[in-house]
Amino acid sequence: MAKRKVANPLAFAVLGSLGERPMHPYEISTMLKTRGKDLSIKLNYGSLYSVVAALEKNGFIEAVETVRDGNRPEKTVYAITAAGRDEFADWLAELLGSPEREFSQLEAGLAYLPAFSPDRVVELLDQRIEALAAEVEKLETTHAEMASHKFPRIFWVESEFRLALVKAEITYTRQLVRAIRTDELEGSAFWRKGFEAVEKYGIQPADLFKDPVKYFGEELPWLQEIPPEAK
Amino acid sequence: MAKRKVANPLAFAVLGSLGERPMHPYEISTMLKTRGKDLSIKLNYGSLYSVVAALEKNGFIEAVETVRDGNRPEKTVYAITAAGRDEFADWLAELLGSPEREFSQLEAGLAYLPAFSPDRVVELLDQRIEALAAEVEKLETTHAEMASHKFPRIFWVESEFRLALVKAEITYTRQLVRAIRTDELEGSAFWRKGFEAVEKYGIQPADLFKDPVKYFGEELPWLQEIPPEAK
DNA sequence: GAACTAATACTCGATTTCGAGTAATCGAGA
DNA sequence: TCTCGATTACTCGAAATCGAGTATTAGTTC
Repeated sequence: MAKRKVANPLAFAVLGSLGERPMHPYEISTMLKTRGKDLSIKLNYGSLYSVVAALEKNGFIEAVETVRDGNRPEKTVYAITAAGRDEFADWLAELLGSPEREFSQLEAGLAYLPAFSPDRVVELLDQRIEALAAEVEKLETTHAEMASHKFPRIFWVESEFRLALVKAEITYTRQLVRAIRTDELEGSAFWRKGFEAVEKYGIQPADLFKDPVKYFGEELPWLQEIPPEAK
Repeated sequence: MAKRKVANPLAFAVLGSLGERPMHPYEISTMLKTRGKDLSIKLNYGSLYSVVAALEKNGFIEAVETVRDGNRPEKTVYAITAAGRDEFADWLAELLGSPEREFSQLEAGLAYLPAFSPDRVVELLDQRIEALAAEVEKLETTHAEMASHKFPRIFWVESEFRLALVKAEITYTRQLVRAIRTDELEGSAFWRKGFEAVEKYGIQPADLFKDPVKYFGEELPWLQEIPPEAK
C-alpha cells in the first residue's frame, strides 16, 4: 500500500463530498457540518484549503468555475475527476479493510502510570470515567433522537462505532481502577513501595533496582528474577 | 488547559525517560524500544530530535554534557529540569484524567459507507476483522508470555488497554456486518436501491432525492419525511 | 436605520512531522 | 583477517498542520 499522495482524512471527505456534486471549499465545510461528518473527521479551515490545493495538484479534483459575489472573495468551485473517484474508492477500501495502528493518548499515559502514586492515578482515572460517561450520554441522546426521526442507521454508523469505543474505554478503565484499589493488580504493592521511596526519601528511580531488597523487601521474588531491562 | 508548548506525545515519553536518569536522545529511543513503549507511543527519529530541541528551548530539559566517541557523531546528554518534572506531571494528569477527542480512521470510512455496495462493504469489513483478530492473538500471546515471566501487569497496562480497544472494534464490526447481511440495518434496503441507481443507471447521487419515489419506491416513508439536509 | 451579531469565505506563516538517507563502528562468521 | 550485515547516532528538507486573524455581507433587534 504505497503512501497516499494526500493523506489527511479531510481530503478523503473532500473527495467524498465532491463525489456528490461540484462545490467550493467553504460549501464542503458547511455540508460536512450539517451532516455531522465533522464529528468523525477533523475539520480545520487551514487544512481544508491546503488539502484542496494538494488534491488539485495531484489531479484528483479540478476547478470548474470561479464565481465572484459582489466584493466577497472569489469562490472556486471544484469537481472530482475520474482519478479522484478511483482514489476515493481505493482509500475507502483501505479505511474499511485494513486497520491501521493508531495511538491513543491514554496509552501514552498508562505507559507511565508508576510515575504517580496509586491513589493519584485512581483519582484521575475516576475523573476520566466521569467525562467519558457524559460523552456516552450525549451520544445516546443523539442516537435516540435520530432513531425517533426514523433517520436510518446507515447514516450514523460512525457515531455508533464511536459510542462502542468509548464504552469499551470506560469498561477497561473501571476494571483497572478496581484492580489498583484492591491491590490485585500484580505489581501494585511494589508500585506503592517504589513510589514512596522515590517521593519521600528522594531516591533516584534508576537506583531503586540496584538494591531491590532494601527498598522493596523480600516479598517480591520476581524482582530478582527479571533482568533490569526486561522486555 | 492552555496548549502545551511541546505537544508531541513523544516529548512526554522523553520527559518520562529523563525523569529516571540523564540520557542522550538515541539512548532514549533504545530504552523506549526495549521497554516496548514504542508500541504505545509513536517513535520517529526525525521527531525525536526536533522534540528534544523544542524541550530544551522551553527549559524542560538541559544539556549536561557532550561526549565524543572516536569519529562518531557527538552525543549530547540531557537531563530533566524542575520545570520539566512539573510539565511531565501536569501532562500525565491530563492524559489520564481528561479524555481528548481522537478520530479513528475507521470512523472516516464508516461515514462514507453508502459509497460502496453493501456486499463490497461486508467483504472489506470481514477482511478487517481478520486482521484485527490476528492482532488480538499476537497481543494475547505477548501477555501470556509476560505473565508467565511474572512480569507485573503494572508495566503493561497500556497493552491491556490496547487489547480491550481492538476487541471492542471487532465486536462492533461483527455486529455491523451481521446487520448489513440480514438487512436489519435500517436504511440498508434504501442503500441497495440507491447504489444500484447510481452505479447501474448513471444517476448523479445528488439527484436521487429529487424524486425519491421514482428511485426507491414507496416502501420507504421516512424518505419523504426527512428534510434533504437532515441533521 | 443604526448598531450588533452571526455567517461567509478564506489567508498566512510559524511550527511540526516525517522518514529516507548517511556515515561510522561493531561483531560474527568464513 | 576480511567481509558484511546490524547497530549506533543522527541530519535534512519537503510537506503537512494548525488556528488565529481578516474582511465582507446578511440578518436581527431596538
